Amino acid sequence: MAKKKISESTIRRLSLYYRALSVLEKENHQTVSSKELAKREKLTPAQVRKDLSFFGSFGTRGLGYPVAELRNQVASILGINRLWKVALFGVGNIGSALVSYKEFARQGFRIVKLFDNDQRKIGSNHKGIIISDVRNMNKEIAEANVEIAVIAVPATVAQYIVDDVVDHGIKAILNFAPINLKVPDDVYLRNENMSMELEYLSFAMVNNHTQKRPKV
Amino acid sequence: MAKKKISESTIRRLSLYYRALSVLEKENHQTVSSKELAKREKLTPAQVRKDLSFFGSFGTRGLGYPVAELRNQVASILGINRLWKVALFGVGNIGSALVSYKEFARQGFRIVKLFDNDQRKIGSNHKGIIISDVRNMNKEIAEANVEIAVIAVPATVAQYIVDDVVDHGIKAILNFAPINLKVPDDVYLRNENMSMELEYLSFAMVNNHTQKRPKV
DNA sequence: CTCGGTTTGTGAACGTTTTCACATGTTTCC
DNA sequence: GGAAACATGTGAAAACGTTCACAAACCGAG
Repeated sequence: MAKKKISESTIRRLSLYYRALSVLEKENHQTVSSKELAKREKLTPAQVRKDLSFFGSFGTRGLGYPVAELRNQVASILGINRLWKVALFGVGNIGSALVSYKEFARQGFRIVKLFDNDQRKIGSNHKGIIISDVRNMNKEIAEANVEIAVIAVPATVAQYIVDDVVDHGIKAILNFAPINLKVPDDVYLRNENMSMELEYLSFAMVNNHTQKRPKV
Repeated sequence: MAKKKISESTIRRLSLYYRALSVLEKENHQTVSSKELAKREKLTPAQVRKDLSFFGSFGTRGLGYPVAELRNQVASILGINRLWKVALFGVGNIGSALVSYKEFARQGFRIVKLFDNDQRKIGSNHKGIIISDVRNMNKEIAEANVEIAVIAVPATVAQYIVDDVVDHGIKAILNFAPINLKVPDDVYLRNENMSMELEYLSFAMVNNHTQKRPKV
């Protein structure tokens, strides 16, 4: 594989393109220009073209990009043209919300396992999934072919859970706990820090921060 | 005001510093070096020093930074050394989770109003807050002195809600709907796109993407 | 089949952010 | 009180990401 260096920003923008293309397809557009695509996600046309050009030539000069086809291409680049099995740890406030979060399913992420350590929850059925005892993650993760773990447990126990999850061979983790988790180099870890954006708003307001286009 | 140009990344890292400093303070550390602070949030010491230097000289050579004091300074820079009143729109899966999300409260964001358009929810008490009819936002927002709106309604109606919210004078919006909202230039808008990070993981896995330190 | 209008793909220029490297200052220890 | 260790603050250099600008390619009309 070519292993060119793709920037994080580009990948994040690919998510936006994918979203916009899904809408365009639903709206029955056959083609779309970089200009229109840019407008829909508050980016610049040059940016759109440059991003896509890292992965190939998908457009036609004078015409634009074929919507349906480009959408498939982007899905394939992002790796979401398939099903990813996800295990969710911590069926609390955030965790329960994520189980029903339609957007995940729509993009091929299927939550197939729920884990908790609360005896009152274990064994009960939450939106069609039986909550398992986190201590049984060993065989259950393997049985279900889980590849991604979503961590929605309290910050105080997140590291322990992650250590276990890593021990059981999971290589991709999405963390909602407000803590910096340690994982080996070969494990992909992303953090979802919901207060960070609120803090950004707060900063902007108290500083009259003249905002550029948000960096995606 | 000096109006120096502070980058978005720097502000996002300030959130991380704040978090780390809170932990350090709880652990009774008097001072902390840029090295230690960097280690705790997977950054580099130079980055930490540079970021802080944009706002002043908070450290002592040979010693490091005074934990408690720096934490206050950072809070003050971020504008979270005060209470922000927040209204939440959409008491669905995500919305309900956010009401109980401790981290918001801990950083000075208090959800004081809940709005929905579902007659079955309106009037009911959700974690101590009565859910209001979204059509009454006019007087309720003003009465409660709300300054920040959190949007957790379905993507299909998000733009309508936001238009109203903006009409009623709100200048800061945190959006959880997976859609690109249009707001006037003087309104701060940030998006929380939870599937984006999952897509990043997916991309990384299918591409064996050699990951740098995630960009905050 | 040519012309005018479009729009891509992409090196090169530009701007921004990160990292480096070191002078400066503080503390600790003998 | 001097030396060694430590750690900040910051210009300058390097790396990185974005925008520019234009040649190349395609479309549709006449």
